[in-house]
Amino acid sequence: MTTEPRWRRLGPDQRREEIFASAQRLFALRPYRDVSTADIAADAGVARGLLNHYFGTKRDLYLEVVREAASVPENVIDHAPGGTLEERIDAAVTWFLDSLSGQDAAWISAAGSSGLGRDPELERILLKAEDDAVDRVLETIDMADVTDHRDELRAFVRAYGQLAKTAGREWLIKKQLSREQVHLLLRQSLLTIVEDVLPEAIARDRA
Amino acid sequence: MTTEPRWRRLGPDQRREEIFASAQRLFALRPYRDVSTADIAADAGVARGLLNHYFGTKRDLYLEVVREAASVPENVIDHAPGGTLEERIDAAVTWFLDSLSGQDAAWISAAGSSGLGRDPELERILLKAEDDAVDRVLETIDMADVTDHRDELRAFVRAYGQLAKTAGREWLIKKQLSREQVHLLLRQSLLTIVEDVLPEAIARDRA
DNA sequence: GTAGTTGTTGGCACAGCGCCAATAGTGCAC
DNA sequence: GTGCACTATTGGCGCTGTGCCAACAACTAC
Repeated sequence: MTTEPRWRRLGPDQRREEIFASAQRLFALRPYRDVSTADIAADAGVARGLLNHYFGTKRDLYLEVVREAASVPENVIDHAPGGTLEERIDAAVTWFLDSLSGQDAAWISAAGSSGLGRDPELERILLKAEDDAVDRVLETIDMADVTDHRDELRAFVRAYGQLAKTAGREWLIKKQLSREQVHLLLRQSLLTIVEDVLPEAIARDRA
Repeated sequence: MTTEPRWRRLGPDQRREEIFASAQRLFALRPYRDVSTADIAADAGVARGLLNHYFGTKRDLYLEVVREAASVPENVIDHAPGGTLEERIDAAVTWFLDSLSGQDAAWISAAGSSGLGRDPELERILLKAEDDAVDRVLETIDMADVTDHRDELRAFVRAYGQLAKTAGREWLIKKQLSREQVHLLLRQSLLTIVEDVLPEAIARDRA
């Protein structure tokens, strides 16, 4: 008679994956403070101590989940570098909105949290993700002719990204705007920034 | 010989104020999790239990601090309702930038925190503050002629608010942009929204 | 079968928080 | 000036949640 094993022994990667999945689920469901390591462990069908073994602390696990969720989907854009500026901007906006609707409700909304007691590490992760998105946009609209003052352009687009994210939320979550309206807003805003604000800002030079 | 009292007995309001001030200081200094109630109590020169007596839990105290910090300063705007649209927008932008520079480094930056484990109550507070700011802007630019589709306008301006906040951060904290550049960005963006995006969005009607 | 490897467990120790009965300032009545 | 009621304030008890680690048990190779 072979005795039934009391628990299955898995390879490190697989077990790690299971725990991570449970963490993802629960952190998407409730705020951080309302998810105990015991909850995650129970959900993964595992002893609590194992979390600390695979990921360090509860916080480390959380940051990893956030990093994953915040990462920009690798959707390759239909890079049509040949079009007019407006066409390129349209492509960038379309890409952005698509990548938003692709993510489910547990998507990352805004980067900042509050300035009070803000968490530097968490902030770093979210800003990094934001910067990646900015890169994607810049790459798509292809502002190769702007050789100087790239920093200003980046700063403008970074701010623009917040507008885009919020507008996306007005569409997806609050249902206050239609996709067309959001698209319109994003296109015109970006157009204004690139065609109008940036040249003028360059003219006045940097402070 | 009158024995020295071991501690001063203050009126409730005054003591509450002192504790609140300590909480403000510390929460601005370190992230929430790194500020213990013991720290706050020590800083205020008071027993830990008193925090719970005046404010409920540590979290309640924190939320109160955030509420205070997020509240829009009551700076009255030089309401010049007579000017052109561009002048009114300029006034709104100026007000906004002034109110930003008025607040110190501990100002509220972005409303959202992350979609993962987002805190509904905290979010409500920040959105409320944001909405107040939106009201202020709308009131200043005085779009009385837009009688219908006010919801869309609000949604647009809400998104715009994120742009503004981020741009402000690029100026005040990251020093990536000058005030003039930010002003330019904010003016043109709002102008585009009001003159260009909104009419077009109305034309296409709401989804 | 047996020994070695290592994924996994269970519990110990500790920090932080909410709570509450006891305590000690403070002002009022006389 | 003395006692008394009032309540601001304390100090510590108990609980929850976390990180850690030594023991254990499943699997593998021979």
